[in-house]
Amino acid sequence: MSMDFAPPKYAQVMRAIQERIESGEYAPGDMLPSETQLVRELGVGRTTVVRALQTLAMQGWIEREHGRGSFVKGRPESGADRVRPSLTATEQGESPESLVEVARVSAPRFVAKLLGVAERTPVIMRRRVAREGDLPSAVETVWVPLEIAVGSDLDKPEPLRSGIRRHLQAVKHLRFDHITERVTARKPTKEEVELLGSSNPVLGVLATVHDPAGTVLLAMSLALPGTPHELEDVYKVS
Amino acid sequence: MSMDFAPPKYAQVMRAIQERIESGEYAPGDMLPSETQLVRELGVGRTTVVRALQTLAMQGWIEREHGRGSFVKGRPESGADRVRPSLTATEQGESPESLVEVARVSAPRFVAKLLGVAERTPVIMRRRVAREGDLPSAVETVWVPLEIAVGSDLDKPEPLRSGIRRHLQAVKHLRFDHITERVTARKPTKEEVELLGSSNPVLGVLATVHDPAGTVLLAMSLALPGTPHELEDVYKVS
DNA sequence: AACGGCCACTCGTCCGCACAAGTGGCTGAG
DNA sequence: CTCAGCCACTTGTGCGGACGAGTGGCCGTT
Repeated sequence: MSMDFAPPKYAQVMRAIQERIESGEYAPGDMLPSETQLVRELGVGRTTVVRALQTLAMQGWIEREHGRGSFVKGRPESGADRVRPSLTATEQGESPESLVEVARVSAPRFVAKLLGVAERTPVIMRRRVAREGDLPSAVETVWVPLEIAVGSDLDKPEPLRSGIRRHLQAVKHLRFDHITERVTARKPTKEEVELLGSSNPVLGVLATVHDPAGTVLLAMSLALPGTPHELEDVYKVS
Repeated sequence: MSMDFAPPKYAQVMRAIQERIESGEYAPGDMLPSETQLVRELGVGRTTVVRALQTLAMQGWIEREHGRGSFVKGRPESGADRVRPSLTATEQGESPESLVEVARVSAPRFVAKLLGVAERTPVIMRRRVAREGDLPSAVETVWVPLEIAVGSDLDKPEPLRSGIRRHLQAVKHLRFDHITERVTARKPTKEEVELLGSSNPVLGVLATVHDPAGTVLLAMSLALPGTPHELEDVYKVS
């Protein structure tokens, strides 16, 4: 009796309709079969069909009009296809070539502010250079409070192959919940000029990573060369 | 028989629970009354209670665990509190002081590319300076294809009091659907230096506005001084 | 031709019921 | 004391039926 796990029926109904939309069988603007037709065609109860259609409507696949029918809108746009440089920075693995510096330093003012600690509190700093092909594509500097770093390998000068996020998750069971980031345009610092090989303006990203309780786990400063780096975003207008 | 319109029951149930969460009666982490309890308490069917709870879960107010109960998470975060400079640019009204220039020009290469027309096609250009207090906070340049501008006031040198978006909606029934934008860091152009009164690096925003069919209605280039301007964003990490 | 009412069809909401499946505590056998 | 099994409770899913309300076409009256 190795009963395979079957997904719930309403999910099957959703998938069936999604596939017909993706395949073009139901084109945008088309009217879907009525609920009663779908009931007959798919051999399920109306409750099930309605729940599937309502969920699809909430996700933006279709539009439902009282008294007229349900109409295809198309695959919903994720709306969240924005590039998240600060997130990738914590997820990318480090390599001996990319890792520039690991040190215990006293927190500069803006870092202390981000971390919510007193100025000049000792913190761990890690700096690396991300590359795309041969060109340096970002200088990423991470500051970690000692309480967070203790017991992990963050304070060791060896590269973290699995990336900061996975490492903190594995070793200290810390979960990233959300990230706040601020983007500005600025001149690169001296170090960044050296590492990037250019003194053109950079996108400066300041970010803090929070756990589910809102505690700041670490702060980050990224320098992205204005070109070729571009942050792209697509969003709906009401 | 002036039957007032009553919202559907499941919405009333949702509101009741939301209010109890907002008021603190149900604190984050608390277990909600079970479905059967809510059925008795509110005098509705379980279908109704379940639909309300499922919707609340989808919106992030609560979390449901099979076999254990439903638990309060709190008011969901909008997650979309990102500043959208290109959107506000099309919605802000123009004034005689802010409007710098209106002209018919031949499209520069990058504009032609954004609009999807041949280089040097004639287009309408409008440029204005946004201010916050006394300080200029952005230089906004909009390019509009002639087909779009014809019949509207976009090609006239008078300020559009109601903003570009409302004007196009009212006069030509054009609907904005979505905007794509790319952010880079760059040096300001000569004109921008004059208008901004500073030659520090700027955030350069290139954006295109699309109608529901995907057609490009207009293109935009914004120059935001690196300081005090900052684009802020908060986002969930899976 | 114009209008109004009727009617078939659509989705919106709600109910009661049923059974499956996950959780956790109690209890009795060992 | 320990542990397996039972049981009460939870949510998950599904069905069929019922009524309300919006839409649009048909058709007869005017």
